[in-house]
Amino acid sequence: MTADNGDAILGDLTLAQRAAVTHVDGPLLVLAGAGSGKTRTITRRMAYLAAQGIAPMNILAVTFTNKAAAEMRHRTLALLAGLSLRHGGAPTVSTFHSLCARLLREFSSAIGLPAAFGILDTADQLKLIKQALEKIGLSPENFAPARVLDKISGAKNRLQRVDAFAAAAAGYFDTSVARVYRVYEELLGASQAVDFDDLLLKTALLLRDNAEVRNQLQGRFRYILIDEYQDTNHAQFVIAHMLAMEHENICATGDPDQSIYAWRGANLSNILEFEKFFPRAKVVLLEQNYRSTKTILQAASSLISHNRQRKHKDLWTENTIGSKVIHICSADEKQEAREIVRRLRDWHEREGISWDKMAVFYRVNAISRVLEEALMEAGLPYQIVRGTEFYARKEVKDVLAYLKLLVNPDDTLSFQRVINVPARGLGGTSVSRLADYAAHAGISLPAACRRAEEVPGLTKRAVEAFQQFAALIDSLRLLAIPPACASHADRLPPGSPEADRGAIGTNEFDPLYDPALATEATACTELSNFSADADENSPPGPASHRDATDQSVSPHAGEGSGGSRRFPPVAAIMEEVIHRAGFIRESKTRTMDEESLQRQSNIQELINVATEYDLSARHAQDGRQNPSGSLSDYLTQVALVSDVDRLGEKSGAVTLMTLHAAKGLEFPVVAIVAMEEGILPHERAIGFQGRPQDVEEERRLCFVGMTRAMQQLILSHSCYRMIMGRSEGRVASRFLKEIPDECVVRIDLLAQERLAGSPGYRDETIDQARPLRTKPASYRDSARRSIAAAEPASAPARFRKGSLVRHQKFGVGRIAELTPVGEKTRVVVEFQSAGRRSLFLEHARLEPVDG
DNA sequence: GCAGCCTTGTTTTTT
DNA sequence: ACAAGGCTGC
Repeated sequence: MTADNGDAILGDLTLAQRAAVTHVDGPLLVLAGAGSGKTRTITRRMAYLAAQGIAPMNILAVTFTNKAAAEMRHRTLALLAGLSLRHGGAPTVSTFHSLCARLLREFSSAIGLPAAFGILDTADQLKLIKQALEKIGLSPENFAPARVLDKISGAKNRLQRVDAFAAAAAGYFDTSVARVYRVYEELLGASQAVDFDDLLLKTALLLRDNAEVRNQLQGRFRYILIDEYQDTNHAQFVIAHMLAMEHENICATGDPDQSIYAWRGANLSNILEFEKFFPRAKVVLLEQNYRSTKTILQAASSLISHNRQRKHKDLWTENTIGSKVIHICSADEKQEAREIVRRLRDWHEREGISWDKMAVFYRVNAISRVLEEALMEAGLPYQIVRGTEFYARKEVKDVLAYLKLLVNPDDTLSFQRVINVPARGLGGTSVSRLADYAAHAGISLPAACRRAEEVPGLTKRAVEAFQQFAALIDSLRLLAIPPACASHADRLPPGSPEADRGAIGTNEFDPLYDPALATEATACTELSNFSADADENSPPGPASHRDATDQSVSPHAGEGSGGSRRFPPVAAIMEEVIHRAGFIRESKTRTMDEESLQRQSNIQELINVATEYDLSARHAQDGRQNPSGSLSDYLTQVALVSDVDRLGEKSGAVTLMTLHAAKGLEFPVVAIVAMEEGILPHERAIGFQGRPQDVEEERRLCFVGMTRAMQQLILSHSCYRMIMGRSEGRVASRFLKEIPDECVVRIDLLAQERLAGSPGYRDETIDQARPLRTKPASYRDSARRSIAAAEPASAPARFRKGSLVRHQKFGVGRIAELTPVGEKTRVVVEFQSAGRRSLFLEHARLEPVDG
């Protein structure tokens, strides 16, 4: 390494960071506190390894989200380019799930998996569970599909397959789950599909049980970095260990205080006991925080110190003290949202802080609605991180189901989804007749569809409709996957008419990675014809894919570096599907209501995203990293997008997301709302079955949220909140009490309203956050005030179970329950007209009614 | 077979 | 409050 390179890589690093970066061989554990420059350390380390002469293509980095992977890849490549280290390929930077999907396609033949396997999302999984329950005659009432799925998912995370699970199952519920598990696996197999957990499980078992594959991959990935190690589950642990066991060049980075995924199988001992598994491990602690002000850091540190199951860690920073954490207490969720919005706007206007530097976090998605409404009302730009919701839209899933059916002819789930979408007169009766026939003949549902004329009991119309559908799919498939272009990833299964022409025999290697196969570009000429057709009939936006289409016959196409385009553009296929299947006709019906417009724009957006995919495949620099351009790869990518992946960085909008989604991000201004018992910490952690470690995870979640903030942090809670349509009295989160008073300025909007006598009262804290020594209007004070008319001292006596009371809004009712909650009293009132309400005696301003 | 109504559940968190 | 799925009547 030259001195220059050394400077560029190490120059501005701290000693601890430098120690992590320059540790080349042998296991390394980097315990990186929040905001301690972890990503920077990792990217520098990759550059450093390259500077030591290690080929980048022998480096594997695994992150938690695709977005993090993309960013890390980008930063690393930029570093390597700056150091003229771009030879030796690029490192593989990926999420566990994407990596596994890729490896499973590459080694599919080794484990008897069809190369074109589909990946189920959670909704699909639940459908399959329901089908399995029905098949064995268990009612979904007694066996909540979500709970069953949870069990199965947990088993898979522990690498427990059906037989092992069944053997270990004790009790009626678990033995029943075992039966469901078995049928569920059969259904998956019949659909040539895997679920999320299978990606990890099958890869882990492949690596564990197949020495040849393991050796090959150990040779390929000689240096391994795994980020967010505290959130890895057992399957991921096994994958990491199998890959690393020969060279032991494994670098795990993470922070036990930020472990927030135990509920989905993450195993904290993976990181806590790293040194047990790798006794030679070097451990580096990164404790200096570069992100947050002293105040924010102190608040967060105090909070997390309340966890008992914890290795002590001292975060410190050289940053300024900054302003106090603001704690807002408001009357209800509407006031809370308005107040947050008001403050955000204020910072924007006074300090010129751009919208995309602000974020609002919440524990559960349901909270986002009221915030959205307030932001919309105020006219502020915002983006909500709920990316999967787009792919969960009906119309989007419908179009994708067609595409899946093209790639995977046995995809029963997709077939069931679209057989009557758009409507072609094939309802439940006809489909179940088809299903009976399929079961009897031992073939898949789509396969049976081809032979509709043999199915007993079908009407002539139904037979024709099935046949037409089969013909439609076949012809679309021919366009989407021209036989001459068929690589194994998109290849048809044996038996279909096209398969024999284009197939290449069994494959030990994925041709996607094989430059020799990447030279067939010109074979796809029929595609250009096809695209020209599509253009003529195309609805708005026909230009979108023309560019990409040209690429298929351009001279660059066959250049063999893996960036070649051997496949028809996905966007073009999609447009053809939309057209030929009749989605267009459906939306052309005159009734242009809001909903159908929205659906149209969603479909357009889907096409746009596909176009981006086509372009990125075209610009691919490395065949192992980038999408190959195949439809199959596209569907894989779509199946594995996460919420945060769709987050726009320079969006110019306030970002709304869950606390879980916030991991790994940072914003100058952060607000965490709904900090109430039952929400944060969540009811599931403190309620009936909650365990102490669950509360600790909630506390870590809160800690993660707080440490995202760089300059300003707002925490808020409301005294009432609409929950599932009912207004409920709320108690401030215990976490608020775990933050030292001197870090916080409290703003009690209820007290202010009463003190100022007008709702428009404006407090000065908005620009001079100052600590309040005394609690400003404690709950008891405000309680007194609110029921002042009714003798403060003996007030509760006037409200007993059974007394009649009057409420300003709800009218007259009778008290059904009285329970003390902290300093307050919760009262449940059965109102004559407004129904049953839960209120706080101290806030509800109830008046006694005589008689 | 399908449209519209009514019931029901839904709220953790996500790859 | 809201969505999705089930049921009833055409």
